[in-house]
Amino acid sequence: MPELPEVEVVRRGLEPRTVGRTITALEVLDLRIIRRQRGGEDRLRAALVGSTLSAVVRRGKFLWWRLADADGAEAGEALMGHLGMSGQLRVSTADAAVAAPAAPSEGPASDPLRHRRLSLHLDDGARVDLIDQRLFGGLWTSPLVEAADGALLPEDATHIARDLLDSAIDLPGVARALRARRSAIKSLLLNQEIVSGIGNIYADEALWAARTRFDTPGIALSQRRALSILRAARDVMERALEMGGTSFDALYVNVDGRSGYFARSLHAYGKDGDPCDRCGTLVVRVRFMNRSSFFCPACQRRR
DNA sequence: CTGACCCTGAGG
DNA sequence: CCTCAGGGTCAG
Repeated sequence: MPELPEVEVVRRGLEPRTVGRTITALEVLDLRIIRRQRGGEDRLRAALVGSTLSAVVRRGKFLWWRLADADGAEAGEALMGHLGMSGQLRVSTADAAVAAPAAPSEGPASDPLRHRRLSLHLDDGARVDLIDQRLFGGLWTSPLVEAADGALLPEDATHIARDLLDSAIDLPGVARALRARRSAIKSLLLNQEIVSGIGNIYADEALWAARTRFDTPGIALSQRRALSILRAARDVMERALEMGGTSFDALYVNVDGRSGYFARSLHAYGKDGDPCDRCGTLVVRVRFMNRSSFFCPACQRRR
């Protein structure tokens, strides 16, 4: 569930169903999903079992729970999660968790539980499953520290810049940062150390909305245009969030396994060969940084 | 700051 | 067989 809106959909789903709950057990079905855990599975289990999830926080595409001990004292540590390209976090109720104790690698290919890699068991009987076909995602603990921007962040996320839904973001400052670089604007939008949360879909959508070509050098942008690109990115992600995110298939779903509706509102991503919704010219696809970029060759210009 | 790499699966 | 997929990280 990759980009910011999809991750925020997950965060909002996790909040009411996990915050205040205590972890009673940890199941690790594939060690690769915790490869970023220092100390390995034993250390992860020691940190989690008996701990309470006191908050669930997101920055960009990173998500974490704050951990507290049994008496509610903050542990100063976060349980970090990242969904990578194909990760899902799903919560099953007590009943469903008992009814569907699916083992990995069993069942039909259509069954997402085939790719269950890890589960947290909670004290109300619910189960949080990390499902991840490609294993680019992960779950691990990281100490909470005060970052350079003043926020309390897991150490492993201190390099991640504020995202566009963060009320404390300095938009003019980010715009200036974009204009200070020679790289193509799309690669700058995808750089999570400048502004976080934007991925391949919303970068293309933002650039379409701002009528700007993906390969415009950052240094060529006016402050006004840089700001308009950032506002376009924020607006498109806000609208996507309202619609539950972008889903092309069952791989991208909320904690209940349900898809969002934003795919039908896309103007650029995946639209090659379709007429541009603004000017009617056919949208094209090009290879850029080993990924696809979709844009309208007529109304998106290098500026 | 690009490019290879980490993985699995779908589709041509 | 090949290419493609919404991410992050690290080496050159």
